[in-house]
Amino acid sequence: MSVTNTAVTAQVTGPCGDDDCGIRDVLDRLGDRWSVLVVVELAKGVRRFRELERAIPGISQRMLTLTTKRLGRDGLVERTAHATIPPQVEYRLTDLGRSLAGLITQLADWSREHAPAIEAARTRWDST
Amino acid sequence: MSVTNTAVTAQVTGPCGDDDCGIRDVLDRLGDRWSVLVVVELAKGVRRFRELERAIPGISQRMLTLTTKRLGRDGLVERTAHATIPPQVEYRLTDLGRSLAGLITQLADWSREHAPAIEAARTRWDST
DNA sequence: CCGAATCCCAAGCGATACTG
DNA sequence: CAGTATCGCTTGGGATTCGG
Repeated sequence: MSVTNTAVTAQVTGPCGDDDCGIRDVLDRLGDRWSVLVVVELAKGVRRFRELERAIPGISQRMLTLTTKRLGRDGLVERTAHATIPPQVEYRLTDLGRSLAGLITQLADWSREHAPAIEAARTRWDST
Repeated sequence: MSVTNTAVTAQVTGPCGDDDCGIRDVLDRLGDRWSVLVVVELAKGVRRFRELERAIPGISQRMLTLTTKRLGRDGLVERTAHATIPPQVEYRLTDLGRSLAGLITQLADWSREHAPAIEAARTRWDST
């Protein structure tokens, strides 16, 4: 994924001077439709595959698999498979994942707190 | 910021028993590729269209227009057009936008702080 | 129950050209 | 400078099916 342009790489200042800071990394990891929801659900405790699926309405089996795998690769989620019949797989947040969950919770709080203000802004914007 | 703060996330449950909490709203608003970067840049001060474009490497004119428009509609960004020649349009965060920028900054900090840990986790995962 | 594999569509985004 | 309009690709992700 190159940026194609020749001059793009020209100036990329300090940690946050004019550039993107580390935010891009966070977005690449959590910007998809489900990762954050999985982290939030796991913040409540250990969950099995099926439990996650039921707890997150609308997620497909495929996306749950992909999402947990990515989160596992990034070291945010830990997977434990019990060789029972039927199979039983548990997912839990790592310490790393928990530290992130705290921040996400704040974002959720912000969203709930300011939802009315945003709604009002939209209504205002749409009516003009 | 400590990594092992398990107490923080102990009770995320609140109003979101099994459901999506307010996080979905946040994702729908900031989950795209550019919104967060624009907010971060505007957190540094007032910016003109061209300044934003130069400050955010890789963004296209089209996406900058779309993004600022959406953020404007949501009441996070304010637009001020001066009828000069050449035209001059200023963007700045609203109070609402600034309150969000603070949280985003924390996310960026988290990302920078834990980037090595994530990188290590990936290397570990890929090698097994 | 857990998950991999395949098919396929639509949204998101980039590139480019044009207007005021 | 600050947008708008159009086109085409790339990717996310839903539906379905098969395997362990």
